[in-house]
Amino acid sequence: MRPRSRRGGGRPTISDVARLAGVGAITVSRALRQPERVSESLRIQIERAVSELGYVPDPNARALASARAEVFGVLVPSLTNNVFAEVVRGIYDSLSDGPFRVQLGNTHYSGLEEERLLQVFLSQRPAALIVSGIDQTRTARSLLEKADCPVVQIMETGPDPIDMMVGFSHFEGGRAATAHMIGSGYGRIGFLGARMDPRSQRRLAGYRAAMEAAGLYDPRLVTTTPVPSSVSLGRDLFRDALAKAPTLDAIFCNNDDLALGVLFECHRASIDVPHKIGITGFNDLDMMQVAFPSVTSVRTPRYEIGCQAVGMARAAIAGERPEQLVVDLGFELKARESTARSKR
Amino acid sequence: MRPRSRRGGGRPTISDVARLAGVGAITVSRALRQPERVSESLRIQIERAVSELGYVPDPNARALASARAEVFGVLVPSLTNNVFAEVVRGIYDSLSDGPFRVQLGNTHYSGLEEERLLQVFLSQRPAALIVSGIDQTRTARSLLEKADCPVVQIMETGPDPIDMMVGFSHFEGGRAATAHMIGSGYGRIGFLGARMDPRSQRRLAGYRAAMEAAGLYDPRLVTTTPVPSSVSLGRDLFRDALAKAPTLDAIFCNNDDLALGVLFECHRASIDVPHKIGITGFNDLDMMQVAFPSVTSVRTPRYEIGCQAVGMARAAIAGERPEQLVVDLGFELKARESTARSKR
DNA sequence: CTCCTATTTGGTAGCGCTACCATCCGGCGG
DNA sequence: CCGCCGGATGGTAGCGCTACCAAATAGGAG
Repeated sequence: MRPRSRRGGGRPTISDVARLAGVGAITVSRALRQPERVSESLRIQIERAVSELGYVPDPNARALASARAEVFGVLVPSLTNNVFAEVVRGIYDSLSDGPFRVQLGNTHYSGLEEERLLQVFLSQRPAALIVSGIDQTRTARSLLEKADCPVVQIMETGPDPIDMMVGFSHFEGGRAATAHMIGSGYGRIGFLGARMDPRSQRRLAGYRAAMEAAGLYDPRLVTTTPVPSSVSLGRDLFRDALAKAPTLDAIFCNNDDLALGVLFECHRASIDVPHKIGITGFNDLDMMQVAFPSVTSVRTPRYEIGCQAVGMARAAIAGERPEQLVVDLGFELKARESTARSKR
Repeated sequence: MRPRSRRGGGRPTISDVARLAGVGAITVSRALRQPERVSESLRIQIERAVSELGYVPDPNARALASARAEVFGVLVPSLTNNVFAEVVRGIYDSLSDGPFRVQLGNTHYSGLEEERLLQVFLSQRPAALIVSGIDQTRTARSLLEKADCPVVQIMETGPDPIDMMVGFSHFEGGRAATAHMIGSGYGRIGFLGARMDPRSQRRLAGYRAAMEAAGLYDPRLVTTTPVPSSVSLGRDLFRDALAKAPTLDAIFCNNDDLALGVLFECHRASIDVPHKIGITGFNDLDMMQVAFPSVTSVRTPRYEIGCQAVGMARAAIAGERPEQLVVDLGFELKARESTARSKR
């Protein structure tokens, strides 16, 4: 017969606050969510009651009653890959000043896993969904199209957004990196690719386009593997590439981890960088500019993508759908010592 | 007059399933949560109805009704630091086969932020809490002690667990690394530390203990900064250290990022590693064994800590509190070329 | 002064699920 | 044959909050 202690463990509820403040429960609810719709005197009274009781709203009850959870569902293919870690950090930082929570899902680069997680996330009626890439399975895409919340596809831009997009062109990034090396006087430029997810594929396509445009493309220059990327893999792939194409004079790496592996292997084998071999990475991690020689890389706006995605989703939630539904944040080629073949 | 479409957007509910299966709603609920308590015939009938309707339980309603959310609250000081990224990955992987979701909070190494997030997390009545470190503020500790769910402190072990602990001794890690370098013939061993969170402090204490035991301790050998760690910071701190103590013959770095920065700076300044300067890192990222020369480091069980923490919490939730409330997963010193002063 | 609108406040009825108990049934001992 | 027991099933009453509407009040036009 002590209904209070039966389930909730004695935490104060909105009615406790209402009683203490001498108002109706619904007014407390309003004062918390839309303070401007409540007179100042009541608002102050309610605020006092809230802090006196240490009241914290129950998000579950809120979600149930309003059929809408204050949750951003975020799907990324990896949690440890620095690129996605930065994106996620941007998302968390941008969301930290509001009521929204984050629900993070790791798809492990699997479309099926993405579908499964999407189902789970959707069951909570999230406020918004942020998904990685533009290559969702048919099922996933249909789930996202039917979701009655803003959806932001991140990392890439493309022609057919489900709703909104923030990213940059991996194809152009790959092309720019390759063109830079061609412009620096390299001719036998290899491509090293790990994982080979869709974004890696497009970087490879950009590489190929640049090589073909210069009449330099040769399939033997391309070395890829579905194995996840790592520094040690960079070393191994480089050895393979060199065995396959001994005349190699430069390497464009899918990402900076591989590039670092190549750099170390060059040190170990006393291969002169940049004169014997030029190296370009992708993403421009902090370490690339510190490396010796410093490594050319394509700086990608990872953190910014996370922030921008949140910004667009929040605008859409607030009913102010952004003018630009597809935002290309671009990239920046950072030319460094590792491709400075001709001494300036 | 269409209650279905009023709020829920038409998703099937447990009563829809019950109606289709010709049973009571509560039986469906039981069939989903404790299948063994329902006769097989009904169970099969219910399963069919569930898949026919595509029913997915609403976790918010569940949490509200049972006063318990199937959520693990996880607090880490950083999302991009590879160490915590690995821990988080272990947590997600270990949790992926059950009903539990993860709620991740980034404390940014701030005790106040940790308190705030704890409040938010607690408002959801999580199934378990995983927090980083053992240096919670008084308030945070008291919140955790009052939380009516299992609590696991991770990364470190210590004498006074709130509930459970999984980690290893950073003091011993620091001491082992330093002792290894002393044993390799280095005498003027510097310490480089960034961020200097409590775990870094304890690694430094381990370093100091080893140095003092060998009669080698000299405060001028220690260079620390509260600035967050990075490869470029490693380079900068190394320059400072060298300016302050030119006779330096080895460096123990707080973590591998710093060590990599030191290594690159040695390359750039043509300082011979390991003969002129020995280098030891901490954590043993993949790249350390690929580096040239390969870098000695202390391998820490990051992923395993995440898995073990989840395992212990799940056991506690199931009512089988582990025998060992404090688990020390240890570390492993990986001696490599960067400290191989005397050629073997 | 009345009527009407705009604004502030409150009551009621759920949101979808589960805790708690009641009920039912078959099988068993007396 | 009755009563009792244990396991399976169901009904009821919320969990804490908000959508929806009603009511009350204030303010302005006529």
